Amino acid sequence: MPKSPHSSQAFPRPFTTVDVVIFTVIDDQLHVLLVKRPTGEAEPYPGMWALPGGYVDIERDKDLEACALHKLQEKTGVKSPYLEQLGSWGSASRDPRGWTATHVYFAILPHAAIKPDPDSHATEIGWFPVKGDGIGRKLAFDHTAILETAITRLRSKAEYTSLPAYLLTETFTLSELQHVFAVVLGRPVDKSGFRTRVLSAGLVEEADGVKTGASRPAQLYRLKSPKNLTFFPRTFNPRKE
Amino acid sequence: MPKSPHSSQAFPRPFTTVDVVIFTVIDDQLHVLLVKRPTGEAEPYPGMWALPGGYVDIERDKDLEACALHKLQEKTGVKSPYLEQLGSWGSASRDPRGWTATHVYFAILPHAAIKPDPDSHATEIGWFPVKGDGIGRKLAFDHTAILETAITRLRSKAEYTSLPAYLLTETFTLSELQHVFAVVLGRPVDKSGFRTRVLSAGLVEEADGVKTGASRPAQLYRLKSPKNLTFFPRTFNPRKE
DNA sequence: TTGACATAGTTGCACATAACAACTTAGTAA
DNA sequence: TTACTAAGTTGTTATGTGCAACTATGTCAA
Repeated sequence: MPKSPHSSQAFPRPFTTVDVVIFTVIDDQLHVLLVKRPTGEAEPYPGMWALPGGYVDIERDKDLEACALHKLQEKTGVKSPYLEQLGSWGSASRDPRGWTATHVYFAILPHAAIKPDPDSHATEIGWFPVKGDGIGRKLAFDHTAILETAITRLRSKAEYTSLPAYLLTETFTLSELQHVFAVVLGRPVDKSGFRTRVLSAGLVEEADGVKTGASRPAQLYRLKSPKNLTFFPRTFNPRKE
Repeated sequence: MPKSPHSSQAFPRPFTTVDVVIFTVIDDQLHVLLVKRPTGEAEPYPGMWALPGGYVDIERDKDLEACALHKLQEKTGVKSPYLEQLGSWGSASRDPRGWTATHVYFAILPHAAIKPDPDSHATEIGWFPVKGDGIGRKLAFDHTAILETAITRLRSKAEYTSLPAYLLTETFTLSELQHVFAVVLGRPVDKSGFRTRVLSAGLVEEADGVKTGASRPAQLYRLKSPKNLTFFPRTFNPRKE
């Protein structure tokens, strides 16, 4: 916290920004949203893809999370996704314009919910499939490393929390839930074990109705506590490598 | 990241600070280091206890972690402790002097290693025992909440990583290791289970020598990879509550 | 109407590991 | 030499997961 004898205004401050890593599942694959950097003269990393974000507006944003939510809504139209702080990155070298610190959030949401704000199509946006620990492309600033951290965090939390459930709409079948876990984890998940763990962890409760298709109808479920993550007591790992 | 048409200097920036939550074990109890706020006229929260920290100095600090290390060394004299980013807190209201964002780190270190820098005794410092999820005292700024988050994170990581090992000096006995785990977790830890887990996780390796006392001498061990946390495959929980 | 198909959902066994408790070992000190 | 203390080991039990085979219940085409 601020030291005493300084007049707070006295010395130069870093720039403060917020970036958001936005994940969704499209066509059975994890995707992340990126925006194209402008190509102006004084712009750093012109034309490169970057995480959506920008300066904190101390007039508009009452706190960091509000700022992240604003940026998220701008790009996706979604107002209340799962949003969690990922960390912060700050250094003299990460932006050629000077010392900056960025506060990074990550959000995950169902693809069906996305409707980008038509007013804010100034910048080009794109969804990129996640392969391995990145997207196989160098991003602007230190965003390659930030994205890698986000992917690691997402995968890691999928091992022991209900996180991937936020990739689905309000009601879903257990098979759909199992499927998004498998997509995020990047490996198959055993049906029987998954069901018993999910049910005994109290992660979901039955919803009215079933989902019909070309086979046996499936019971619909919803998250029991949609506001918070639910934790599993143990992880599910394949027995042999 | 910075948006395009703005000249970066154009609009007002938040203050940027770094705070550090420093944990150690003294007398079989977890303690946290706090500093007393100055009592000047224009000072916020005069005389209250707060986490050590201060403004980022963009001349001196090449990045956020360097800034945190500097503040840590100032208060404890320790140069390379276990240091991890906890998160960031930023809002218009957390400091009466204006919009600030703080990047918070947490460090844990052996009590024996602490020798506060004699040059920087300007501010009064104190070690406070952690009881439950705090220290039973209201802190300056939003530091009460930040400390609570740090304690939760520390406890949580003690369930499945080698984190508490950094409370000990380089070599230690398995009983000492078990003891710091029990102190951090706030509950007894089974001896036999602890030993097999620690050894099979490859957390430690034998060091030369034994620790003698009034009973059977104990083998000394050291961390196998002191630079990184080691993860346990599972948690250790008591069977019945 | 019926039988093939597909996916939902269940059951049962094998195996690994953790919790618990009782035990043995190896030193000190009176 | 014996009591004491803490280190370190062993064995038993309970639990839960991985795996695989099985049953249930719908659609759809012949």
